[in-house]
Amino acid sequence: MSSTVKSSRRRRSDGLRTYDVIVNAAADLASREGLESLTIGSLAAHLEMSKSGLFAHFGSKEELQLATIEAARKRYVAAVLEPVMKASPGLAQLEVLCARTIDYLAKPEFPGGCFFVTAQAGVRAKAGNVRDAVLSNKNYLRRQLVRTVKAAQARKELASGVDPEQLAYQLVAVMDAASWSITGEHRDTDLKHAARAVRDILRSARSRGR
Amino acid sequence: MSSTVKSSRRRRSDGLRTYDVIVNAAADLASREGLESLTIGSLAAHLEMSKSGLFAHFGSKEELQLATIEAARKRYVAAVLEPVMKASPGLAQLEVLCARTIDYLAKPEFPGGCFFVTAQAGVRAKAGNVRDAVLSNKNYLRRQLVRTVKAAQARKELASGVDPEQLAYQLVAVMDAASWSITGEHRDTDLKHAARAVRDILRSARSRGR
DNA sequence: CCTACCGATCGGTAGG
DNA sequence: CCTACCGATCGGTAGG
Repeated sequence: MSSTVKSSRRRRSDGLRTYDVIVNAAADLASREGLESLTIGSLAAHLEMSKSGLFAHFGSKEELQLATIEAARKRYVAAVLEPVMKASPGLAQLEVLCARTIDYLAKPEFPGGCFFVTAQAGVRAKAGNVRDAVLSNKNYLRRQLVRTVKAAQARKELASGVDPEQLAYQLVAVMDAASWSITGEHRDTDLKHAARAVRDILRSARSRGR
Repeated sequence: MSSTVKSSRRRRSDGLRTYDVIVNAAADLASREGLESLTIGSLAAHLEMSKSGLFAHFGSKEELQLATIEAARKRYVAAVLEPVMKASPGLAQLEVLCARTIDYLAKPEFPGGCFFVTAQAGVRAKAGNVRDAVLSNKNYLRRQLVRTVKAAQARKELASGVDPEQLAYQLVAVMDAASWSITGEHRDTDLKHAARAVRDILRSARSRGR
């Protein structure tokens, strides 16, 4: 793309490029309805653009989906992972990681809960680049929890008998369940259930092996 | 429908009526890909029928979806709830309910995990009869867990300080997470994580308030 | 970024 | 249970 094209690109009053407006709107919609039920036509209508005008930014539906995933990843990093990196390694990071994840659901950063929880459901059955990108992002939280649990054990902040994979499974399960509830009637009570479950699970992991 | 039409209906060699073949195939497919991505054309092709021949059994896509939900409900009742009703009320029923649910995932009764877990994700955003039917079935397990926990507390089999809603939330979360894993690479380890999580959660609820 | 299209597939109908 | 259709919408293209 030439610099002439770049410099002539119109800017929105909020300073966001059209491209960013599109992918962030797509991420919001996909967090509610799933990545696979996003259609170019309905997204264009939502943004009051022509289908082909929107399409021209991406070249294929798969590229639109991959760009949407990348936009969602950046928002997840800013809302959850950057605050975690400011905490000290070990148990403090583990607690911040869970607290930030629940806040990210409660805020809500995405209107349908965690983008990657919703997206995983829709792409699970269809092999391809979109599924791979969603799953590698979705699995990041769990792998990071395992690493952080091991760091906390090395610092004697968690009992050595705790199985890091088991603990991570259980923490992810209670937080993902809250993501599914976020658009439902039990939204507020389930956010409290998730926060209390995290607290109970971590308390148990501090005091004894599991 | 006249009895003449009924008696002339051909039977399959396995004794199942075409209607039952259709709705059970639809339930299997929907457990993997979601109720909303079921199309009449792809289901007909899978069953080697014409679209309109299949369609004639239902009259609308919504009726096909509702009939599929009902077929899945019957399979869930036979696999999980009937064994539970044979156990004694209270803690025994609570343990059987969790054990049967995990076996129902592991068997697997549906190739994509629990039909209602997968279906809930796809119908969450679209109000209507289909969403209502899926959610009321999906919520049944949780309500039943709450009732059974209360019965176990009344019999002094679980600590009275346990919050039944909190316990049910946590049990459903760890079992639903295994359902999402059932088509993935962590299938077997996550089934073990779910079973162990159930055991730890129930052990904790037996010995102390949460 | 637009209008005007393309073939394929969607849910559904007519008629048998 | 079938063939032959219908209008609407899908992802995508041509051309500007």
